[in-house]
Amino acid sequence: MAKIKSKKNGTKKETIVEAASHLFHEKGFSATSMRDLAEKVGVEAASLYNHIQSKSELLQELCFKIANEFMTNIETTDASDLTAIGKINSLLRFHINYMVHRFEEVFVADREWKHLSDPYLSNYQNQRRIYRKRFAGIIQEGIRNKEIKDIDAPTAVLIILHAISGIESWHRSKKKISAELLEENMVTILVEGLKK
Amino acid sequence: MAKIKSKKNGTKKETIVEAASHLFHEKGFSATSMRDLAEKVGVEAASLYNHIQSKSELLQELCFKIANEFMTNIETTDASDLTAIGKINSLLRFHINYMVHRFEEVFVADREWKHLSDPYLSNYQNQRRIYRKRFAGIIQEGIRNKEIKDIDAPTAVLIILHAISGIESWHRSKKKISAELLEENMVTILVEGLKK
DNA sequence: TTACATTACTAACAGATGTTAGTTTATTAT
DNA sequence: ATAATAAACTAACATCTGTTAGTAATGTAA
Repeated sequence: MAKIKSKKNGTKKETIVEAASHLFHEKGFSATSMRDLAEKVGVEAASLYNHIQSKSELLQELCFKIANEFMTNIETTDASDLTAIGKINSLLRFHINYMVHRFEEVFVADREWKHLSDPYLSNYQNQRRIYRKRFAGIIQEGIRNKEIKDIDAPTAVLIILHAISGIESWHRSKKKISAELLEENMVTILVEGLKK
Repeated sequence: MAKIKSKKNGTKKETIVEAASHLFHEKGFSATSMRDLAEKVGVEAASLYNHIQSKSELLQELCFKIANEFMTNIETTDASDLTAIGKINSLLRFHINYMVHRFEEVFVADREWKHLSDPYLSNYQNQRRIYRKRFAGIIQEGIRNKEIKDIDAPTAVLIILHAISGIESWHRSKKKISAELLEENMVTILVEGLKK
């Protein structure tokens, strides 16, 4: 009768979600069984249901936690008095840091959200759309100011966001450069690509 | 007793692989059942096994077909007498075109390969590593020639390849710009980001 | 028409899946 | 110590999974 060891500042549900993010990243949502998850947590599968309602709930929890943090960030960034390039620089670094340090959660939110079910699915898709639109708005602002090349803003957003998700490969690579160097390189390439 | 309608120039196996790539893209490999696939093809699940050996084989077929085409392309491109920037430009356009016109296959090869099983898995991972190395070599060449900024070449590869996979969002978006415009925008941003 | 190969069908398998019910054990509050 | 709450356990469910065996229908060549 091993009990779920929950870290000091965290409910048992959070412990389970954390283990889930690890497995969902490793094997994907669909290929992860509740028995896999239970084993990782050190408990029988049925016991999980004392803390959670369903497998879906775990994915929901994960996706919306991440989505909210990003949404909050873009709002405060956009409200700041930085230039457009400055805002983009800041957003970029936020994304990169997140991807470096809370890799698994971001990865899952980014890649496995398709397995959400309605109404969460459409809700989530909506949030993504709003986020990208806001991002594109900042780029458009930069184009108007002549800070940025005359490019299609949504395409630029698409490039930036997906480029960042490439940090996945960085994590997997054997000989990685440092996180700091990675950040500088990414910012250089992407920001210089936008600048006029 | 509906028969599998195979297009003129194609075996029935190819018809099945095509349907599979559609479903694997839509729901992912694990969440796609052989009964789903059978329904899409218009046949009973068991009948599929007159043409294929296993579900895994479908994914293998898909992944390696794509991998080979990309590998062939990078070899001929690298052997050409273009400048480094010219080579990168050409590779970029190849990737983009592929992603635009044979979207589902590339997407699956790119996102679902984790569900391959050994020895195919390690084989595939190896091919990817080789491809990225070759790509990085071209960038390194450009850095040596002073065509390209002094950046970390593997990081640049990572950015480029993942940025391209973002064309996924372009496909999903309601009001898309034209494929040609997309290509020009992507090349502009990414190549200018590299140039010295 | 007959013979043969191809490809579809139905039925079933063994095991995995998410989840529930009912019960026992552990922790907490009185 | 006792009662009450939380959380673990075992057992089982209905359904879905990839796949096989055996058989019937179809298309092709003689």
